[in-house]
This record gives sequence, C-alpha cells and structure tokens, in this order.
Amino acid sequence: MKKVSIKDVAQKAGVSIASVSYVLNNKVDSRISKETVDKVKKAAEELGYRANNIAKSLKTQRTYTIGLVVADIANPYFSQIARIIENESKQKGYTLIIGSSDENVQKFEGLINMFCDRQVDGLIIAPVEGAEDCLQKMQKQNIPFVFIDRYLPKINADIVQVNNYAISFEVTQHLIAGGRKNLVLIAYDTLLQHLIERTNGFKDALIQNNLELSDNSVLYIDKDAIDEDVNRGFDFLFSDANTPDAIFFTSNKLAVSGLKKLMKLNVKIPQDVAVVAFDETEAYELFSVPLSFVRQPLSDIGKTAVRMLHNKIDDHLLPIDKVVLNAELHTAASSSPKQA
Amino acid sequence: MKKVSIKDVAQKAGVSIASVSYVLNNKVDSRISKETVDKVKKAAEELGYRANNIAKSLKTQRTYTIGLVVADIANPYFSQIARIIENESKQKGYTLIIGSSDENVQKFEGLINMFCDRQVDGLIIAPVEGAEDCLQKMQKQNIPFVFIDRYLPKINADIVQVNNYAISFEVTQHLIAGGRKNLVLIAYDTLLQHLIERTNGFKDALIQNNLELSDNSVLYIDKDAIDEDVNRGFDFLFSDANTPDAIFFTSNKLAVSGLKKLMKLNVKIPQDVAVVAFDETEAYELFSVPLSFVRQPLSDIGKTAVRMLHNKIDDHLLPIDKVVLNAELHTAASSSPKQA
DNA sequence: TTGTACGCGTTATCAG
DNA sequence: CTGATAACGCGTACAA
Repeated sequence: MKKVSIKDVAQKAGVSIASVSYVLNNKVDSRISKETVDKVKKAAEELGYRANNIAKSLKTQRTYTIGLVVADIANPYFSQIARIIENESKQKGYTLIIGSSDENVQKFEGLINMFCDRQVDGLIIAPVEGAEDCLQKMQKQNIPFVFIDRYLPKINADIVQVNNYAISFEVTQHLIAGGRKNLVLIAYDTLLQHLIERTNGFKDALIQNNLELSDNSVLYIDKDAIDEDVNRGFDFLFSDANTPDAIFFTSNKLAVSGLKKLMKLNVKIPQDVAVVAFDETEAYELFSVPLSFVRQPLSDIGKTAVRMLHNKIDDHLLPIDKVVLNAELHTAASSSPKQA
Repeated sequence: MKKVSIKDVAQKAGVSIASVSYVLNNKVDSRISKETVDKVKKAAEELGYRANNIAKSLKTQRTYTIGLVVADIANPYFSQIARIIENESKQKGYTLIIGSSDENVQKFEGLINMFCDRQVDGLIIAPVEGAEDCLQKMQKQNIPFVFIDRYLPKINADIVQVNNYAISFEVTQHLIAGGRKNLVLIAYDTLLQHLIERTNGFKDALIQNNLELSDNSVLYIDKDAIDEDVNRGFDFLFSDANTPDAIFFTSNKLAVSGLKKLMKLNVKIPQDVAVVAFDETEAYELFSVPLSFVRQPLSDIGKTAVRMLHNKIDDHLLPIDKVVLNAELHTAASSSPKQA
C-alpha cells in the first residue's frame, strides 16, 4: 500500500508524466486533448493520486508554508491571533507552522533557523529582545517576514501593530477623568518598545494632567515571576497610607495575576480602585465586576499580517509597510468614576 | 544573495558533494580523512551552509513533521496541550503543524488531507464526529496517528485518554457526599464517546445513590450556541421550585458560560449551589469563589502522545496502544458541603 | 504531447 | 581505505 506517484498515473493512463502534470495542474491551455485529460483524470482518481508537495517544493522553490513565532501559544492573546492567522493562511493556500519563543533569544533563533531550514516562504514574527542579529541575517537572505504585536527599533521591517502609546494615554485620561488621582501602572520590566510605549502613554497622561509621577506610579514586573512580583508589589502599594485609586494593567497575564491579588486584598472595585486591563480574555468574564479593557483588533491584525506577508512573498521588492491599527477602550463598571 | 547548496560547499572545499554529505551527517565511519572533514566543515561554516530539508525529505521519505489536529487552537485546553506537544515534538526533532477542525468533518478532512499532502510523518488527532471514513483511509495508507482527548469507537487506534467515566463518577459522588441531592450536569449535545462517558459517570453515580435521574438532570448544550443554550437552560432550571443545588460542568467553555450566568442569577456558591468544572483554565482563578475542578494531566497527555507517535513512526508495526491517564478532582470552596 | 534536465540532498556502488 | 560517480526521490517546465 505504498504511495502512488505521478509515474503510476502516467503508466495507468498510458501517457507521459508531463501530460499528467499538465492536466492535474490545469495548465492545459488547449495544449492537451480532451481525451488525454479524461484518461489522466480517471487514472488519477482511480489510484487516489495526490501530488507530493515535497517534490513540488523542491522544484518550485516554494513550500506554501509560513512560520509563526509567538511568545507562547498557550497565552490566550497569541492563541487567538494564531487561530486567525491559521484561517487566513489556509485561505491563501499556506500551511502554518507555529513556534513559541518564551521570550528567549536562544529559543527564538532556534525557531527561526528551523523555519528557514524548512524553507518556509515567509514568517510572521513577534520578536524578542535581542533578536536583532538573527533578523538582520534573514533580511540579508531576503526571507520575507512581518512583525506583529511588537518590533525592534533597530530592525526596519514590515509590521502590524496597534496604537500602544495613544490607547494607553486614553486609558489613563479616562481614569483621571473619573476622578482618580493616584494611578498605578502595572508593566513588565522590559526593553520591548511596544510595552515601553504603553508606559510612556501612561506617564505622559499623568504629566499632562499635573499628577505626580513618582517611583511608585509604575510597578515593574519580571515576566518570569509575575505572581511573586505582583504579590510583593501590591502588598507594598496597599500597605502604604497613600494607596492607589486606579490600576492599569498592561497585559492580560498581569491583569489576571493582579486581579487575583486584589480579590485577596479585598479591594473594592471600582469604589476603592478603578481597574482597566489590556487585552481581552475569557478570564475577565468571570471577574466579579465587569472589567474595562483595551480590545486589540485581533482579527484585523491577523488578516493584515497574512496579507502583507503574502504580498511580500509574491514580490520581495515591495516597499516596507508599517501598519498601525487602533485598539479601543471598552469601558465597564470596573473603571466607573469615583464617588465623592 | 541566493541560498548556498551542498554543491557550493563541495566546490569551495574542493571535494565531491558526496563527501560533504558524509561529513555533515557524521556518517564518517572512518571513511573520510580528517583533512577532508576539516576542509568541508570550514567551507560549510564560511558559506553559512544549511541543508535543505525539502531535498533531504524527498530522498529519505521522512519530513520530521507531525500534524496536530485540535478542535480549536484558541481554546485554552487545546492551546495548552499544543504547547506541550510543541515542546515534546521539538525535543524529538519534529516540527509541528497545527490545524483547527471546529468540530467540523469537512474541515477535519481538509486538514488531514493537507497534512498528508505535506507528507507528515504522523499525526496527533482529536477526531470529530463522523470522521471514520477519513481515518480508515489513513489506516489503510499506513500513516501513523494517535488520538488524544477523544476517540471514535469504530476506529481501533492508538490513543491517550483520561478516565472520563470514573472521574465524573467521583465528582458526582463528591457532590452527593456534600449533601447535594438535586444535581445537574451541563453537557454537550454530542455523540463523542468521551463526553458520553462523562455523562454516564454522572448518571450512574446518581442511580447508585438512589437519587432521581430526571429529564432535567442533564442540560444538553449545542456547542455552536453555548451562551444561548446555557441562558435558556439556567433560566428554566432556576425558575422552577425545585432548583438545583449542585452543578457539574463537563468542559471549560461550558463552565465559563455557566458561571457567568450564575453570577447574573445571583446564585450563591456554594451555599445555594455547589459547582465543579471540568478542565482547568485561568478564567477560574478570577471567579469570586475558588473553584473545584477536574484537572487533566495535560503534560502527561502531550508527552505520552508524542512518545507513542514517535515510536509508531519508527516502527509502523507496533501493536496498538491505548493509554488511560488519571484526571483528578481538585476540590475547593465551590463544592463545599451543604450547610444544614 | 513527450522527453528530459533540473531542484538538492542521500547513499549504494565503483574507482583509485 | 578514501573519495568520486551516479542513481534516486517526485514533480515542473522547457525544448523538441
């Protein structure tokens, strides 16, 4: 029960393998007689022939495969994006390979190398800190890729991102407009530019509203010790006389961890503290208070990224394109105005 | 800046491509002189040579790729499993391709065909209802695959599953032991055997405890209209005089939807109703009451599946292996005993 | 319509 | 014993 190859079909149909190839790829262009077409189709059907993509790729130098590098496919943000990218890719005829970097340069490079060794036609990448060298190599090798979610300032590449600075500014403004004066941002301790922009949007909004920007205004969390850092940080924040009256989480994982802690601390939301979270996850739906959150246009991000990559694969000389999509603030009870 | 092939390396090193291949694959077996080895390695290094896996696969008939078919990669259960399988696969030298079936036979078959066309070495599959024909074809073609999560009774294949019946029985027993008498199971309206087993475990436990098993004991939900069905069903259950005092959700998505509804209905947990959910998701962590849940050994499932598939790929004649791993009940406040 | 070179490695076989 | 030659895997696409 071995696989049937084009040769078997040609033999059975009594024609050349070339004819079989033409017929099965609809490259008929009136070159081939209807009779031959029928014979070939019949033989292929009867044998259950399916072309070997490996052989095809070897010749055509295209695999119709794209690689997706995310931080962690188990993170809802990335699994949702991955799902959209999977659909879009399939629709455009590509197969998707997914890899998780864990924000680790070594793993990241390993994935990129693996993908390149497998001759992917292109990549969609959420790059990690320190991946510059690796990505520069890819640019030299002319392998198309598109950034999503984040970027590296030193790498000039196609990207689909959201208005991180502006939306953070807007969130902060919203909290301040609700009468909050002692805002705290929960952010990762990171060099990733898109996250820094979220922090900057927050800081600038504070400044613009003449609110004090102190060392305690931003709580920096180590991504590898979220719960620990959140616990310690919140214990500190809420032990002080000057407790926060608004908290803005800059990621879904920080929000989940922080909200758990707020539950334990018995903090009343929104009475004591207003809360806004970045990203959207089903976890928010089970929180006792309807949460205000920043909704990223995941579907648009995924579709745009695939479209851009697809175009780039078809024409490697396309100019670099940088797309900024708008995330939007979805307000709910958790960030209601402060009652006097 | 085109890719460097083995030919380039051979030329640069001044040896034949065969020698390059031998050296780079450590198939030296004392056949090749140290001098040649060094020349080849140096040339390969300098040119930055990386073998083309496509060409390699064409010859060796192995792609070192495995396909994973899940219902939906955006579902935390599957994205967590996928992450584990990704790691295990990589460690064993395989690349993972993931596809989502949406529980739809057509999509499922499309994925399987795509994977086979891409010559995957094997597959890990969460099969959907009605996929029998498709899977039988694969067995005839001798393409190795391993079921996870669920199975089709008509298909005799390798599988890694959990003790669905027993754990459901145990959960039910636990609720009854807590003084609950009016239990309701929230289940999918499905023919999938593993889910039916969960229902059967529940029913048998009721019977064994001489509790009434009525039409209202199981609320069947259409997977494509979870929120609607849950809303309607719960409205009905709680409008009745004889309201439930315990609810067992048979999946994470059912639990999230149901818990949202219980919040809206202002049902007190565990005072009015005890709750146990299947699966584990971060959403549970934000619920106001610590949730009792059934924890599946995801890591074991993933590792076992990859190991079994790997073995099967290496030896297609291995006997069929059916592994049952134990899920365990993790009890918390949501299913505390009823107070008198 | 068909013959066949080609894409890029692997490996059996052959020559030195 | 070392290393080169060439067949092979399976389609594609050009020349004939």
